[in-house]
Order: sequence, then structure tokens, then C-alpha cells
Amino acid sequence: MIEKIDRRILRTRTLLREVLLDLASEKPLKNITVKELTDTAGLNRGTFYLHYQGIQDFYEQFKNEILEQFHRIIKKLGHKLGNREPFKDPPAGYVRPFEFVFEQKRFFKVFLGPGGDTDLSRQLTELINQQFINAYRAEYRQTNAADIPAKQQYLFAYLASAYVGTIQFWIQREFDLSPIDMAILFSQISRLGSAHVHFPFN
Amino acid sequence: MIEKIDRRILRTRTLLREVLLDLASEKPLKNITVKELTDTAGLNRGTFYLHYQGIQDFYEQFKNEILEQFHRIIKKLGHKLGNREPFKDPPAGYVRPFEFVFEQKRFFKVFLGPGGDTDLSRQLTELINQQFINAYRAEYRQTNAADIPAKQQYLFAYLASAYVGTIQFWIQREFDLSPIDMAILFSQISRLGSAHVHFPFN
DNA sequence: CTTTTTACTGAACATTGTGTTGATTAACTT
DNA sequence: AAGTTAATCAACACAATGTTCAGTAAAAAG
Repeated sequence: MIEKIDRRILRTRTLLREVLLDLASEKPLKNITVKELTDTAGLNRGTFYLHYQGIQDFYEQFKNEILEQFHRIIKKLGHKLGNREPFKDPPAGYVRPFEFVFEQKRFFKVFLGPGGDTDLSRQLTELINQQFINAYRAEYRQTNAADIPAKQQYLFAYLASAYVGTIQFWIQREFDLSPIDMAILFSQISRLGSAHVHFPFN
Repeated sequence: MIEKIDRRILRTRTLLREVLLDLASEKPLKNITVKELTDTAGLNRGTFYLHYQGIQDFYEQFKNEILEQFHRIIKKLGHKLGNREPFKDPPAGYVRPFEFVFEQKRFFKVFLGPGGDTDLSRQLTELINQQFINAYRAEYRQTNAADIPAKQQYLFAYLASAYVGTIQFWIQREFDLSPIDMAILFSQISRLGSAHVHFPFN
């Protein structure tokens, strides 16, 4: 069932997001005000409050939408664990997350970059971490997550944060590698470890 | 030459920090105001502005002091790279960073946890990343950092963010492992990779 | 095309926190 | 004990917030 949303609502909401991403590339998120947002959008300040409880709520909704999309993408690749071999020709599912970040580059640059959001990085990491845990539980038929050995959990936390951190570095370098290369790169490092990785002189 | 600082100055500054860490364990940093800070500290609001330009400056100074201390600790261990073997009996230098985090647990819980600081995680990662780069330059007699192969740089970014992420997870788990165990854990995962790590059942 | 619904506007309002200032008091240093 | 300086108190203008309500414009429904 498709909810029909008033075109005016859609227009102002997307406009506000566009303006936000513009403003946020000049100054940290925390210094952006509702007044500034609506002024540059040419909207009445009151209009903002018809849609959001406050600026915090505005960010939250924006983030949640992206997080949901990201979640839908990564939950497909069920068992990242099984494959112990690093691949040279990555399955599409492993490339997709990087493609998504690239598609939403304006968002990620702002929210994941300096002066960005306090929690997005953590939230992404947590999402990926959960994915690892789910895969582990499926493989070892472990009912509840608390039963997973501590060090195994640390491994997942390690990998998840390395994953997000690598993406952040990728953004910082203005996406100098392709999504495919990123998928290969990550699989190589994380599976082989720093001691066994040797890159051909690219 | 040791600068003698008026005891009153020292008292109010440390008091403000204490109060901050108290308040911040109840609510996100961004919702803490100067008024709230000084009220609960029993200080006049004007006094705050005798010491800091604003709340942002206050956070900045606090962070920078910790970052400097952390920097002093990790710059000692020159070449994390050389050791390709994971160790079971870690050198003191590799344990020290974890000890430091543990000593400053109140600070790190607040600034690195949910509702914490926007940039500290990134700044720590950057600090460690630089350490890797320095070590690499020393080893390969590479004069400037830009000449380091891209994928090598990605490896460093990967490791640095994994390092910080592991610490964050450690904090989240209320420091369930000892600093020594953390040092061992990190060296094992990062050197062997997820494919070759096998933890004894504990 | 007309009617009805509803999103946006404009302006006002009280409230809260900010950053600064100047005179006074209290505490520390020498 | 004298001199210095940090903290206090109260007041100030200022800016952003969140809310309200009557009026207008644009969409959806018939």
C-alpha cells in the first residue's frame, strides 16, 4: 500500500536536506541553526517545525533513512564469515555497500567527515557488527548473542570498525578507488592480516 | 621552568571538568550548557568565561590535553610495523596505551561513547595513522608521505581505525579485559587476519 | 472545474542561553 | 601585611528556540 504524500511536503523536505548538505560543507553540523536553514531555503521558520520537532530530530530522520537503506544492503550478504579466502573477483553483494556510499557521497561526506555527526560512525559500526553476530549465530547455531566468546566478539568489533574506518578514509581521499577495489582491498587486509598482505606495486 | 598557577584557577578548572564528566554521563555532550555547568559547579557563569571562550573551547582544551598525553605515549613505540609476529608477552610500550585509556576511563567513556564528541575518535585514529606513516617512512627512507603507495596508506587507515574501534568496544564492555590482554588481542587479529585467528575457548 | 482539504506564510510572543561589562568581595602570592 | 588577581553579582543586549493563530496559496478529491 503506497501512501500518497502531498507534493508540497516532499518538496520542502528534500529542499531542507539539500540546503543542509550545502551549508554543512562549509561549517560543522553543530553550528547550523534552524533559522539559517530556513532562511537559505527561503522557507518560513515555522514551516520547519511542521515537519520536525527540532534540528536534532531533523538529523535523526535523515540518518535513519540512510541507515535503513544501508541495512537492507548488508543484511543480504548473510555469512561474511564463511569465506576465508580473499577474493580477487568480489561477489556483487560485497561491492554494493561501497557503491551505496558513493551514490550518497554528499551525505556521507557531511555526516561521517570532520564536524559531522556524533554517532553515525558508531551506528554504522554497530550495524555491521550485528551482521557478523547474526552470521556467527547462524553458523554455530548459537541462540543468544551473549554466549558468543568474548574474543570472538572483539574480532567482530575490530572488523566492523575497520570497515567503517576504511570507508571514512576512502571518503577523505575523494573516492580514489573504485567500489570493486575497495571490496577487494578490505577482504585482503582483514582475512590475511597485516603480516601477510603484500600489495603489488599498483 | 615551571609556571606557578594560582590555586584558584586550578580549582575551578578541575572542578568544571569533574562536573562535566558527571553531567555527561547522564546526557549527551551537545545538550550541556554553560549555565548548567556552572550552576551544578556552584560557580558564577561569568567565571567560566574568564577561562574559556565558550563551551566549544572548553571541550577543545580538555581533548587536546588528553590527545597530547596519548601522543607522548604512542610516539615512543617507533615501529609497530617491524614486528610481524604476534606476541604473547607484549612489550610494555604496547600495553601502555590501553593502560592510559583505563586510567582516563571517565573521559573516554564520555567523549568516545554515544552522545560523545564529534571528532575525538577521528582525531585519535589520525594520530595512530600518523604513527604508522612515520614508522614506514623511517623504514623505507621515504621522505614525504605522499609517496607512500595508496594501498599501503589504506592498510594504515584500516589498522588505526580498528585500533580505536577495539578500544571503543572495550569501553562499551566496561573494560572486561586487562590492558595486557587487549595488546595481545589486537596484535593477533591485525597480524594474522580473521582467517588465521583461532582463540582458545575461554 | 469547483469544492474541500491542508501545507505554508507572516508576525508576534515568551523563554532560554549567550557573551560581555563594571563594580565589589574574597582569596592567594610575595 | 600589602598588593595582586580570581571569583562574584547583577545587569545588559542579542540571538535562536519553539509555539500560536489568522490569513493565503496550492494541492487533492469530487
